[in-house]
Amino acid sequence: MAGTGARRMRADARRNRERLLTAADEGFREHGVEASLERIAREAGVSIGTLYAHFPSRQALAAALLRARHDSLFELGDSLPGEWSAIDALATWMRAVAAHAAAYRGLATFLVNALGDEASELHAECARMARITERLVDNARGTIGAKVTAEDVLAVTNAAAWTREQVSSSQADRLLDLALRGLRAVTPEPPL
Amino acid sequence: MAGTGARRMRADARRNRERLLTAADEGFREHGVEASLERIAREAGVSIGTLYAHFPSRQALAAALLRARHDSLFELGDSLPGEWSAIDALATWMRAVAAHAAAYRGLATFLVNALGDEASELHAECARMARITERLVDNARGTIGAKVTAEDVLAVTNAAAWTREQVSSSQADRLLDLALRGLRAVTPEPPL
DNA sequence: ACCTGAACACCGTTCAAGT
DNA sequence: ACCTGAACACCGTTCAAGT
Repeated sequence: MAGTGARRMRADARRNRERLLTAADEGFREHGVEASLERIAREAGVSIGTLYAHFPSRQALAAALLRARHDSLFELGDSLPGEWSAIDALATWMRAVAAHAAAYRGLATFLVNALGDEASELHAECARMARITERLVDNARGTIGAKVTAEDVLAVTNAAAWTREQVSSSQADRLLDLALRGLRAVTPEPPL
Repeated sequence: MAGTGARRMRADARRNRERLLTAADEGFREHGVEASLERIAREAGVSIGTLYAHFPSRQALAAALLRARHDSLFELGDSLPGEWSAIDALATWMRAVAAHAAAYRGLATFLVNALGDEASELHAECARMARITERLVDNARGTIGAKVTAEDVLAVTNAAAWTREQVSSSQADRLLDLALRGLRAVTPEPPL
């Protein structure tokens, strides 16, 4: 695996990498995921060439920045099927993903693009999110409408993340609650 | 009103304005609402200074480009309360807005920002969309959940527009259908 | 009344040259 | 093994000077 950590690096390289990540987190938080890379390098006290040496693309930088967050998200997603009811597990997952994908402004769009781009350093993470969603949706079959797909659930979740970025987290929560009510199965089954 | 049309303009100015709008529509369609303005001017065969003379900001350019679309959208919105049931009127409105706000990539985000920015040349249009939404939501009171606000409906609609841009129009339609099911009142009223 | 294009302050990205 | 910074090709925006 590439860039899994700071092992076997020269001490100065290791320090530069750390500084870049700190500056990038600040930059992304302040200006969104499209923040200027030159400014991030400047803020880290490092040349722009060094930034590119460590992170060959904006996706790679974002992936490194999100690694810890992704790890705990996946841990949650894998643990959910055991706990609560299937519908509560799904709801918890959707809320967690929506909160995660709004960590930086523009991140929801960034992640959706990564899911559709196999070359992106974030593609594997996005695919994993999709797989976990599929499992939780399958588990909730019968409780949720028969015509609801995992893609529907992922789309709603990403849309909620976008709402969180653009409007507010409380509005995003309301959107998710609304969607969850729509997800539940009713009889007779209405057309979707 | 500023920039209401092509009246009382010198013939060359009028022609340049038209060329700029054509090039901008192409540029926005191809590269989204953040397309390069210099490229648009170049494509229109006009200097970048001329673009700024006609359209002092990207918002102004977008507003001019969307004027016809907005006019017919508002016409629809004002005519809806007379026709169909209140809930169908609301659903029709939501679908129309979601389709409109996805005319160019990035437009949903652009419009949400304009709603929150009184200085934007698109602010009045966005506020008008919000007012029409409020009226239709009020009309549908009793059919939709008592705790559902016009802001909820607008948020869902914008989120669907974003989904349309980012994923597909069919996925956006499914999101809207899901949300509409969630909007409908049920007894006993569940907490939102 | 309108247009031009240089000017300024920024970008992303690459790559030879250094240590 | 890693870093630097110049180089290139772009941007958005303004404004003096032209017609």
